[in-house]
Amino acid sequence: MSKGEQTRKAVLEAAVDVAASGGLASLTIGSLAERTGLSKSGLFAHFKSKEALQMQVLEAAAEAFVADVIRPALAAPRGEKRITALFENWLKVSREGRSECLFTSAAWEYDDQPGPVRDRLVRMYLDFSDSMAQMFRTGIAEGYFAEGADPEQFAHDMHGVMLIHFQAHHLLGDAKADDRARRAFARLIASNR
Amino acid sequence: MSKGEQTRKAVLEAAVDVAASGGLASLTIGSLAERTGLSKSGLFAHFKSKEALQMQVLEAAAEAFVADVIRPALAAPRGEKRITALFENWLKVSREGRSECLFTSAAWEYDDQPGPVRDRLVRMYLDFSDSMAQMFRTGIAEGYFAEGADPEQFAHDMHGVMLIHFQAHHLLGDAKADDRARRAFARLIASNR
DNA sequence: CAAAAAATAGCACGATCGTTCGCCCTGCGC
DNA sequence: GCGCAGGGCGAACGATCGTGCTATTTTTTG
Repeated sequence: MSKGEQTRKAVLEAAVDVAASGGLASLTIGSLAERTGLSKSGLFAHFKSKEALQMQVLEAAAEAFVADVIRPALAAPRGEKRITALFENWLKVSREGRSECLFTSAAWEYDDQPGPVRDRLVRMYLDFSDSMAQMFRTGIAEGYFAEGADPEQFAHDMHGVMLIHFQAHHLLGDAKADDRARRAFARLIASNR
Repeated sequence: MSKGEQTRKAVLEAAVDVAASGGLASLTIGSLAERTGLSKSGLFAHFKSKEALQMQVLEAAAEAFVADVIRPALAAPRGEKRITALFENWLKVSREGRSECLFTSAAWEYDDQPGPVRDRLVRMYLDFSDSMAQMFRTGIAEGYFAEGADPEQFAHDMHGVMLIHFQAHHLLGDAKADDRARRAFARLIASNR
């Protein structure tokens, strides 16, 4: 890996951290430069524009999310076990992680601000929803869930459980946030069984 | 109403609109002045600081939310009807309104940025959750919901349904967002009956 | 109608934003 | 040893941010 690529990765790592606490918009070249020990112009040279930086930050966060949440879940046995693994991994990164933070806050920052960042964000959400729905569909085929259950609706509802967990945990600091999320998830599973 | 109060109200109204599409952070004195036809300093004089402006915007949005969502629901008969009315009103403002937008995006903007704005936001969320839980509690007492049901958990879950609806509608532009939200709500009600 | 008070405008400030340009330094092929 | 490419720095730019000052206009009051 060339020197340039090396520092670029390091900068992106720091950028994901910064953007996770404060949103993509709060990611300023100056603060990021100070945090990484580079000069503003030196850092800027790695990304042709701020928008390109935001895009790459999004990409890096997506990779982390796949690595931390989706891939481990795919290692679990098909059906309910896999969905539950996905949920628990998700819960963990929602509590401690950076990527989840970034996606949800970015979703609200860009929800009516057209452009490539928003487009990429939408595609990521749709892809992830498809992954969730597909896991659920497999669960139906294997007999874990009801025949008539709606995979897209399940993905939608599960996403809602995660959103409110995130809010309860980060905004409200609710100590029972994990417990509440697990109850909601259990109810969701039960009503689809 | 004095002239000052009059323009202050007008400015706040515009400010809620601006903040609803772009977040509280995107609310700048300059753009707001241009939008209202005032000068920057003239507008600024009405609010001693930007933080005070944000607070008053929050307060104005809360008033609108109570007037559009909560108060009409309280006019409905106790129990399931009232909760359903709350849900439908909420759905409507989530689709068209400004206040809901503002709260949810502000929640993610300030979720790890301490200060009076965040504190006020948290208190608003807690108050609203209490209102929801109380409506549900009344529903239990009147025999509409199960004796052992958990009002706080219900408020939590219902909030999750609204969050994902908001995302589906505004970020993804999902035409089926309302339908999905209603299904999720129906499932939530059914499993608490 | 005059005087007091409030509302608004004009201007300037320091800070910070994203971005550009020119120069230095370091390492590598010839 | 020399030249060259690329990584990085420093300074500067125009714009915009929030926020003070000082007038000036408008409203309220006696």
